[in-house]
Amino acid sequence: MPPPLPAHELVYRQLRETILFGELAPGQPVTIQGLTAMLNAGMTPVREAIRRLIAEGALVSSGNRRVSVPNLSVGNIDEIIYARQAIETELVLRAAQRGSAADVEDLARIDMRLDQAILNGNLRAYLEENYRFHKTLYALADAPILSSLADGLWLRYGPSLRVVCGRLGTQNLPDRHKEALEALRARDALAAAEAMRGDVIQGMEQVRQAIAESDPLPYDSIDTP
Amino acid sequence: MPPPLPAHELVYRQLRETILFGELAPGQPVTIQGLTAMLNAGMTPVREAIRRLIAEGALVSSGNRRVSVPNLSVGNIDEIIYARQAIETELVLRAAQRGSAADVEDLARIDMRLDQAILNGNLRAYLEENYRFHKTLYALADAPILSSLADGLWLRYGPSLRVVCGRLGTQNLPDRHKEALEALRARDALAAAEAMRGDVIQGMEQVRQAIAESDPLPYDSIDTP
DNA sequence: TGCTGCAAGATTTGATCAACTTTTTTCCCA
DNA sequence: TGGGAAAAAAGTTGATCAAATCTTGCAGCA
Repeated sequence: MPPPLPAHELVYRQLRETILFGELAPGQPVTIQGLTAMLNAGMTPVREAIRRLIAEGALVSSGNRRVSVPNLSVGNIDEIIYARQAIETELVLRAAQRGSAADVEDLARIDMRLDQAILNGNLRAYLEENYRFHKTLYALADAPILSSLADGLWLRYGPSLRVVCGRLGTQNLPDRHKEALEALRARDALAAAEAMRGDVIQGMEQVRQAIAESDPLPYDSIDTP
Repeated sequence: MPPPLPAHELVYRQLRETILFGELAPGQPVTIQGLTAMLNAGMTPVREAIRRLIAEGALVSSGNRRVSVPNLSVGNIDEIIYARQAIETELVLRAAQRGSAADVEDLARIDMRLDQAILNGNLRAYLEENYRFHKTLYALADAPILSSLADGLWLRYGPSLRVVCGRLGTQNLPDRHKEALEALRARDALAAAEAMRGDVIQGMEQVRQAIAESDPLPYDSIDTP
């Protein structure tokens, strides 16, 4: 039997997924007692999971002792666009140099499931497969620190991404995965990196626009570091 | 009276500083019970602080339930060089566009204290003022997410930096702060950004070299994300 | 008489602690 | 050297304390 994971780890993973795929809306409060009931766990593991997610920027602590899902401002999105664009292109560059043909076909399979989710209008599946596509690609880069940075950013904009997709519908979310896959097959690292830069910017620009429209001055955006 | 900080926050800050300024060497184990005794705090606050620092990459959990200060590999350093160079130049660019003349003089004062620490051969003061210089500069950028990324990276290489400085002596650690300050005074954002890019790369290159010499294949480098 | 605002109490939630359980490591003895 | 017991450390629980929010009721005023 594989070693059983500690409760705090399980709680963390569940809560993380819940946030990542937008099960919790931006601005929504997160309480310890609420989670102990929802996941029927003790409060110590729940506390630790929440602290961990606060440290990763997935949750914010609102001064008094309230914790909630952050409402990103347009400025926050601009920061994320810059950081993703810088980090993820580097990850793709490395992945392209190291990944095997079999790895690329794994990616292609994930992208097929992604297209299927779009056709079915299955938002949750779309978000999951899109995340898996990027995550798998970055795992090939063999760069744990850069990968964890990219992962942390995903956690920050996940809830907003869900809101945007929910509004626009999965049909209207173009990506440049096919282009990246072609470049990977041709072992053209630079082209793959540029395709993903485009993918990242294109996707985030939609989030940016949706936030700019909906809420010019969000009430609890992140401000103090 | 200012609102008293919760114990877990105090423990976190103390432990963070301890790691940041290399009071704990890379590879050194960190135990809950050890910290409860050292900081005479309860174990719940200590546990939370440790989890938080693990989430930030300042500590690593070694599968079983050991926690220690990470031993960075040369590859890890390369990742950090790339990320710092990308993120911190952007922060300086923004800081240069927003900072006032008074802000620049604050920075100059910190840099003077830094020079003083070098002359005195005071390693701890050197590390603190160097950190304060960068941190103050980035605070001017008004970019909470990018700042937190830069801060998190600092936490990762802090222990290694201490080792390098201890080996080389503070005298032999050139920086390009003066050049950056001149550019800031001239309100030349691009020049300031390039000066700091040089500063970052120069500093990290020394860390990289020291690690390459001392330990070609460190035993507990970070590998799984 | 009815409505507004404030304040005290009730309730919910977070923070901490100490005891208990489980897991891992150490070390002793065959 | 290897197995197992003892010790140490991590993980978990539930209780207790403290703080913040919500509710309720009363007084004052129109």
